[in-house]
Amino acid sequence: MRRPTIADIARQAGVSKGAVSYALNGQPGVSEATRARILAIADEIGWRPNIAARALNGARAHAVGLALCRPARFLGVEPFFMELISGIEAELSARSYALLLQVVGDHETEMGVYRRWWGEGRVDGAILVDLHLDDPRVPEIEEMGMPVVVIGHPSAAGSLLPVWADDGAAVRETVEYLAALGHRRIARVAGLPRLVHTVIRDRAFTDVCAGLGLDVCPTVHTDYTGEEGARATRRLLSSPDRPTAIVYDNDIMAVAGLSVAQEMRLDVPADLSIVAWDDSPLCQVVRPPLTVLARDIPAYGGHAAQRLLSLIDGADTRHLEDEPPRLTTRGSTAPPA
Amino acid sequence: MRRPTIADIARQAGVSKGAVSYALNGQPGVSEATRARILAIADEIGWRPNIAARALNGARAHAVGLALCRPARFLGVEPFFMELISGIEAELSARSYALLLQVVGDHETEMGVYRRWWGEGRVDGAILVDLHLDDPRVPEIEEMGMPVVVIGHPSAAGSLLPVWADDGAAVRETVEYLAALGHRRIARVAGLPRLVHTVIRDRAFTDVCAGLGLDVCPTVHTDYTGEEGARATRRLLSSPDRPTAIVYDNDIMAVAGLSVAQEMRLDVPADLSIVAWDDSPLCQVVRPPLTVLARDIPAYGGHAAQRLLSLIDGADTRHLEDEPPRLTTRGSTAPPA
DNA sequence: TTTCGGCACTTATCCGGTTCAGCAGTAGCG
DNA sequence: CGCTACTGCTGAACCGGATAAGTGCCGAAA
Repeated sequence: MRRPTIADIARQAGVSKGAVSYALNGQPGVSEATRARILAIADEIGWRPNIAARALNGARAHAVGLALCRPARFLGVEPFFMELISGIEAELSARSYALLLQVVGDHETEMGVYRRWWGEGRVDGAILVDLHLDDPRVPEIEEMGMPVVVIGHPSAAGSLLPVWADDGAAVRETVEYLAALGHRRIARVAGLPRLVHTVIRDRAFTDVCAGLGLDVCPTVHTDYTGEEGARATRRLLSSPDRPTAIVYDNDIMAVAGLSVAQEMRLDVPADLSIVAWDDSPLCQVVRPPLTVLARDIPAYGGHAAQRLLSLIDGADTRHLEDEPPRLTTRGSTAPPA
Repeated sequence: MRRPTIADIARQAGVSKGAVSYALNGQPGVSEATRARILAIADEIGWRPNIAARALNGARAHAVGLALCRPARFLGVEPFFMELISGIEAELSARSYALLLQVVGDHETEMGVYRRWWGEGRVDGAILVDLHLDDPRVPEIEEMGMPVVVIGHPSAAGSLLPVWADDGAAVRETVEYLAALGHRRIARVAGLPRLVHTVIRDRAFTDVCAGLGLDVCPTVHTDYTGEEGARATRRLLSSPDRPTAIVYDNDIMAVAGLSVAQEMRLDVPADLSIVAWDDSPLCQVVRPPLTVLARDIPAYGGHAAQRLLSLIDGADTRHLEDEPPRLTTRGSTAPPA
């Protein structure tokens, strides 16, 4: 009932452990006949390499880590992470790497997790998400020496390898499109203000609005939840010079905003245009379907995983700029009435 | 720069490796003074146990596996898995267990993943989800001898340890409530017909409808996506004796159904009552907010993780019946017009 | 015929912990 | 005083595989 080891194979094949090791790893040192015999026996008795024993010899752990720092109730909200994970996964499993996942409550715990994983030799590297301004995690990880890919803008990644998309360009495209439709008062319901990508989107939004000479372009920060999205929308739509278009930082807030608008007897898109960030089935089932900034999130995760594996292999890797989100117009945007 | 080992500690403390091992593991065999000295040195030089070395001695891998068999695009759809995972996580991390996650495309690959994880000593156990009728995974895992907790009904779990909730009771409660409101024609938009929990809900639905002497109670099976939910709803609402209430098997289909109803100029809840399975922020941001069958999914995952850890520890564990989903009424249900 | 080279394999060591047998030193006890 | 029992520690084996060094053998070249 015990797991078979190379010693078992060696005994059956009538050779030494060393020969078996050479044979199983495709290394020179055994004849082809012996190699074939050993492989056949290994296959027959169902031998699997014990990764612990391999790792002990300084080999790879063949796993990478991802610690998500989000309260549990926010996690389910956005499809983003699940899609990102499945993209990471696809790439990792193709190379027989495993993904170690942990959901934590705060960044200190997150760093503790990374420290433990790295210290215990559980992972060969990790993926860092949700960069903050002046994120203390970056210098700490640099000091640890663990290979890490950062999903976020290079400006905040320090010496870590960034994988990113140009959110600023997406914001510009969106605002220019809305302005071309005739909108002069555009608002933005943004996410957490300290996240780097929020800052980048904020700045791009302000810049492009100023460049186009638009009247008012308020930005309201939220925590990404539907409730806050609804509240922000209600406040914006209640103001005297209410916007004719609102750009949301995720899909759940956009849907909440849509409901608020309909509650207030505003017609979407006649009275209010809505744009959501990240496409999801959700955006297509509501009426009207939402115009979105769509990105291929699984591909994004896949690229991050690829980069990380290259980094672990010591390959020469430079930062990767992914495609910016594409504006996909649906029924929720139109010229203002 | 090398990771410190117990040999380093032993040298510094002037004792043997064995003594250090005893001290660090809280085992008898060293004096309190020596133990304190060793712990201080370990802490000072930043020693971490190498799990590979520990695992080699037959110790635990301190990780459990979860292979999700879903196409990537369906994964993000439902918050269910993300919430389940965060619940599992919370329990695991409290006991310093890691979660190995893999997203696979089909059940054969899934079994391959489990086989590899178990064979390589990567995990101490696993969690199995999405049970099918006559699921071949159950006997295969039984044969492997890996500790596994099944999230699903005991009838399909074989000798594996099930963690489940009584979906049938929830269906009964819902239908009885709708019937009490005066509904005579209730429909159900269900999920994949081969999943065990779908079958259980199907049967309960048919039984309670028959018991209440309701006129028609069609069940339409789907793949859980918004599109299919919309299509099913459209078909149901187009039939001559269209239902006055529809119960959906998840939230995304319920929202899609709501949109379809509104598109067809039906008032919810006056013309059509809607009940969704599983609460999510989504159900609360749409208008009207949806009446739902709510369950504490993170807790559900947490219980599964607890059971699994007990099972791994060889504790005496019996199957756990969790609380059934609670019917939470909101604006989408009312007496028929 | 000797010598050298290389093939095919064995032997031994190592990785970082755990664990068991053994061994001083000391305290307890009759 | 001698015997036992216990404390506190040491030394070595062991887990499963990788790998460097060593060995025996055969064929080819000198």
